[in-house]
Amino acid sequence: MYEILAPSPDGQVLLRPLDSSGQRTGPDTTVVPSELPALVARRESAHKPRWVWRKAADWYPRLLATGVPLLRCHDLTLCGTVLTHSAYTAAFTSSLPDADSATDPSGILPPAGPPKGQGSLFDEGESVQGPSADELEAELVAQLGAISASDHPGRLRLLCAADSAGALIAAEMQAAGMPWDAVAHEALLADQLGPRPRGFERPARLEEKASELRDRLGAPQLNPDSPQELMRALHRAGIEARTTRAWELREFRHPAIPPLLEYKKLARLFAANGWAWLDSWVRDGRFRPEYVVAGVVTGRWASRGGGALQIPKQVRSAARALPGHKLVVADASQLEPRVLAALARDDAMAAAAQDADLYAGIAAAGFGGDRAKAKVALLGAIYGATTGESGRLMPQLARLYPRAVAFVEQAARDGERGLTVTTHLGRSSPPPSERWQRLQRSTSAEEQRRADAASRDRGRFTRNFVVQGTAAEWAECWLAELRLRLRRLAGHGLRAELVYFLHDEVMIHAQEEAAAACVEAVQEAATAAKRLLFGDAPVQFPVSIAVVDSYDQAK
DNA sequence: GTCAGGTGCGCG
DNA sequence: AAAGCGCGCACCTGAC
Repeated sequence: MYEILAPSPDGQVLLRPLDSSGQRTGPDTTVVPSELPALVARRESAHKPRWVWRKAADWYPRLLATGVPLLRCHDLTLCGTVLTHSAYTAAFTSSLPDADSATDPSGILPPAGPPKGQGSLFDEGESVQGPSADELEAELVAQLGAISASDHPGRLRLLCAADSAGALIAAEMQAAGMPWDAVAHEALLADQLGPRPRGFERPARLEEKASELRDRLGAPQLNPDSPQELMRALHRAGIEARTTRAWELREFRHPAIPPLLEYKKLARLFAANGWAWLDSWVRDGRFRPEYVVAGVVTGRWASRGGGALQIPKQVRSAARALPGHKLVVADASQLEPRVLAALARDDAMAAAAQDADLYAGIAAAGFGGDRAKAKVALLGAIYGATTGESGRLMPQLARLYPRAVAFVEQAARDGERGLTVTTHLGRSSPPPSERWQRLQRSTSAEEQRRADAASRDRGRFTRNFVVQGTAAEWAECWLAELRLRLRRLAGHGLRAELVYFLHDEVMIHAQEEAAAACVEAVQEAATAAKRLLFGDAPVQFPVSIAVVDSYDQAK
């Protein structure tokens, strides 16, 4: 059921079949790299092994480029990271070099940069380096043993499977790319910024706003991109702002404020998602960011290049389905509070969450129907708000849902004391830094004050970690279950591919005829994910789904 | 010239 | 320091 894929010393590639406990079940096979795709394709269609590799990036992008999608894998680096830190596994340490550093395996990966044409094939040199098959086999056996001996083998098995599926999906989504209409994007830029500037000057509309701003501040030399210059100019004009943030400037009534806010908005569009962004990141009608599975401490995905997880609403109209296709965009409604209800086994909160609108349900149960209050209170509990309206509402929330509130409070207390906390499936938070621990031992009054502040900061982090991290687990399982269903649809001639994933949101690019089936698949996957994590606990995870032509039409 | 750190703003 | 969590990226700034 397992099949190791590893470089062999002679520059060839070695395949080694193992059973479910990691025992060898047959002889090794060695092939030259150019014959690997055909061999892997044969093994895949024969018995769909779980491919074992150091990391998906070693093999999968190039297998995909030669048209060999795989069903499942065990990514030793991702699983090694989880198991090395998990509180469920007492004393496991991965022997792989980048598995015990919390996240970023940088230094090994090539530096971030625009996508390098679709992966060179195996026979063009650039062979995979790294641990041998023997070393990978030993690591696999150690990981499987650590899981079996852990406090929660089922949960850790699921987490490893989810991260591993994530590794496959990340590569598949990068290969597919999000359909991006560069012409529509350019039209939108021209509309808001003016024609594309030739050299390095500002676009016309941006320059207009800048000179209007200079006039109204009486600062003819001002560079509005310099916070220091801008701050001085604002003060000279009698605007006593403490920062140059847009939300703060909005409070002042002065003729310079409107052009300044417009300048900031347009400057952001120009710098972050302007013509340079299009040139760097959009090729052949696709936006192809690199996804980094579990790149965030909590287990959320990160991305490298192109700001893939921060596509502003402003430009989403350029993400367009091809003719004859639709975008199926789905997001999990109020995922984090629902996860909290399940984690804390707070049946009262789960009951309120039967409502498709969780905040409305909670408002009806205890906030006099005031949805805004219920939302602020709940988010405050998850994020650790202590002051303001949210802090004041906490006692009320604690009376309504003592179990849920006690659960996040416990996570906060643990963090403040320097303990680690752990998600439902077993991802543990990093231990406090050396610096943090030293600060806690300090004695002077001033240092004590700073130590208390650092302690509270860490409490807010661990409080949020358990909820955000478990939500990321639900979302990754949802994504993996969805992928399985889309593969099944493909078997019936309905083509649909995952093209985007953003924490609690997915996008499918589907043939029009497949859209309805995709909607059903998204629903079923959400139900399946809930069952995988929380069994038959009485908590609902509704998803809202839109079938649209462009991303801006969703929501 | 390069680099780290701060600021600001986009997303969930 | 927007009320609180998690990020990536562009740009400016001061240090080297």
